[in-house]
Amino acid sequence: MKKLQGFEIVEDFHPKHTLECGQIFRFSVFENEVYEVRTGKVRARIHKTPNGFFVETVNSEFFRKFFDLKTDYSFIKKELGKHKEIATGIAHGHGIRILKSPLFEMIVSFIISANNNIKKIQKTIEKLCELAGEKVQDEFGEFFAFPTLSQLKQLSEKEFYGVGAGYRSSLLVKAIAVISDAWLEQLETLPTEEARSELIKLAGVGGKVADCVLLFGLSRKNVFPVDVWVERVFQQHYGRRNQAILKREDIRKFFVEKFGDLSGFAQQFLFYSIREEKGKQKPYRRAEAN
DNA sequence: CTCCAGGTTGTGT
DNA sequence: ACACAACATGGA
Repeated sequence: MKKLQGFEIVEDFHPKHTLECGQIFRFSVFENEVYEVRTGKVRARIHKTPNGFFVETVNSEFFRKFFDLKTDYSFIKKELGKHKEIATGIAHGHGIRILKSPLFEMIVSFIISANNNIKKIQKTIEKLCELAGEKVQDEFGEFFAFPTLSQLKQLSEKEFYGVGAGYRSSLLVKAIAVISDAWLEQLETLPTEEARSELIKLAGVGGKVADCVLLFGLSRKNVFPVDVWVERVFQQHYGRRNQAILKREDIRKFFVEKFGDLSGFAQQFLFYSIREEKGKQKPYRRAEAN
């Protein structure tokens, strides 16, 4: 049989955990737990092997960077494992890697993510690709690329509504209108804090969305996105003693100070394990009067 | 029918 | 500065 193009990963990599921890929205699961991940205008499929996983792609060079293969995760696990609350996350989410996704795609994706659920975010982004993205022929067949900046600049607010972006549509139009290629390039070179304040200038981008873009689109590991889930787990693990309920900005500072340059990894382990727990829970109902 | 989702924005104190 | 309602939409 034909030899597949691609490469194998044998250490610290699990496609399910990496793709389902909310850092990317364009992926699918096929039979036998084969995963497909799409990013920009390329994609790869991931198969289980006796020793690890095989990444099937004609763009090996790109996907090695995408999966952050140069980073030594054993060191990170060792360091973060010292913190009990993260240790359980590492166990549940072993093989999580922080992806390096295209910057512009992350900005648009995480504006859509605000006050939204992951299923819906995925659907909206997929529809956006079908509406405005280039139809690509590759080794697996046909699919739609994520739209380029100039492609999205041509969309109206109405068209964003049409793909299910809801009230974020006007924000998307405003944000995309002011983004330029030069601005995106410059962002790559700026220090984390400066890049963050640049991002926050965009409509629809606040602290949390900016942190996600920094982490997943700019590979800045010294950020800690605080969302509703992290907020809850903070109150559970740390908030008991401090009677004051901390605001998100303070929770963020707390974690960044605690985990430093490993903040991004810690956050992903934490986020994945919270949502795993939630999935196991029975659907709850409110206490009934009796 | 009500509540929630990887929050941000605009308004009022 | 801080609090808080409003914002589309679909699933539970």
